[in-house]
Amino acid sequence: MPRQADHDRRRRQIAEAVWRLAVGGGLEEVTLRQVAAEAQVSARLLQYYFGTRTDLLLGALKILNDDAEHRARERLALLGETPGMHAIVRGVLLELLPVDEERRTRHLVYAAYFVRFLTDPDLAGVARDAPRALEDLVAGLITQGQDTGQVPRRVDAAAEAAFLVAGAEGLQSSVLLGQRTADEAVAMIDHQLARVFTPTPA
Amino acid sequence: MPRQADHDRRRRQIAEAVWRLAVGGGLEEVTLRQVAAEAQVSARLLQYYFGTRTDLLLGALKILNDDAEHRARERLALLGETPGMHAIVRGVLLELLPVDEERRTRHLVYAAYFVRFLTDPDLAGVARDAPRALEDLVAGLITQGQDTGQVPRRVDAAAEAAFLVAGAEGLQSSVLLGQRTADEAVAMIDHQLARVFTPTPA
DNA sequence: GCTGTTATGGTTCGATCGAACCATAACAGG
DNA sequence: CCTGTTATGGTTCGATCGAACCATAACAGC
Repeated sequence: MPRQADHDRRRRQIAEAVWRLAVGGGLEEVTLRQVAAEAQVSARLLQYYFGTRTDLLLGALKILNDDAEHRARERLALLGETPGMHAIVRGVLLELLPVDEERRTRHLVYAAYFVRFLTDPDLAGVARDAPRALEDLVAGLITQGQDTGQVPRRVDAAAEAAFLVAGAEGLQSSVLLGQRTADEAVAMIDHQLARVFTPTPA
Repeated sequence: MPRQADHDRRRRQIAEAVWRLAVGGGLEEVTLRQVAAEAQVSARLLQYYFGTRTDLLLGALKILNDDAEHRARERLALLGETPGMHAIVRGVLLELLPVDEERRTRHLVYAAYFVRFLTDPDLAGVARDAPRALEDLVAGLITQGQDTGQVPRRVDAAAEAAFLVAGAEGLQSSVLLGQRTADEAVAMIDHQLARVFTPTPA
């Protein structure tokens, strides 16, 4: 049945198999044969759609990354018309937590790739910018919060933003490792946000 | 030259080779042959000292873990006779940051094992308790700080301790990924500690 | 000074890996 | 309807993997 193949769909189907295997046992388990079996296609198709194994690893990560951005925007849009800084910051930080199966898988896949990011420039290029961008975004929102009196002037917006993001990432690890539930992590984020977003007198 | 072999030394020599390879390319690179070459011993010796590859991975992690605890205690002892809560908490949190080559390697090795912790009970057993123990330790120190007037009564010791640990772990990731320097991360920890450890009036 | 255990090197085997190669049905465009 | 590209399955090859096996020097204890 050629010529009517949906390339994007096929690539996604294969990429998802890569994710599942990576989550289950690290990149070591992501072998061409295993991916083929998991995606229920022939090994030949992996070569056709992605090329070499290195390309497959890179391609599957790219799709994961594009997904992350796309879904995050969707969810943030769901916050309503004029969400308020507090709610937006909360939404951004929740993207970093494994609060549902989608985000759990995503962060676990990133974890499986982690050490590779340090040595493989191609992989690093895909996932490099996100964390810094998040910090800047949060910092901007906190600054806006200061201008509208929701955040005290005395807080250092950049420092607080960076530590909130770092805290969310640390909580992510602890949830993935089963040391606390996602709900507990969310509650801890809210606790910190309540500290930062304090209606200031004057 | 038998009978005068120092088993602990040999095992450490091999474990360090495992760490280097894991840091360089993940557990995928930790093959018996590569470890043998890196440690400059024959593959046969790996079997002799560790057994199967699974055992090797587990054994190398155990040694890493024991090292972590031992070295942390050493460094905390170096703080002096009566360090004060603030200094101890700072020391504990700095153990989580890649501030030197030793700790950088350690945390990268943990990162390489990460996804395995979720599915392999043996591996999980080795590294499971540490984070919770750290949180409790920090929480206790903050509570003591409250009793001695170094920390305001209004802070939630447990919540703040957990978030400090989470923040340190998030900063760890960002330093490993080269998004900021270890010094910057330390400065951010100090910024947060200054907020918590505020001499309280009355 | 034998003897048995300890520490080590080397080799081999079946399995699996990534990648290249071979084949061919199904459709598109002329 | 014919033809060439597209999408796919299957097979094969050399390399490498983990693990078992074979060998043996060096020392310890008697």
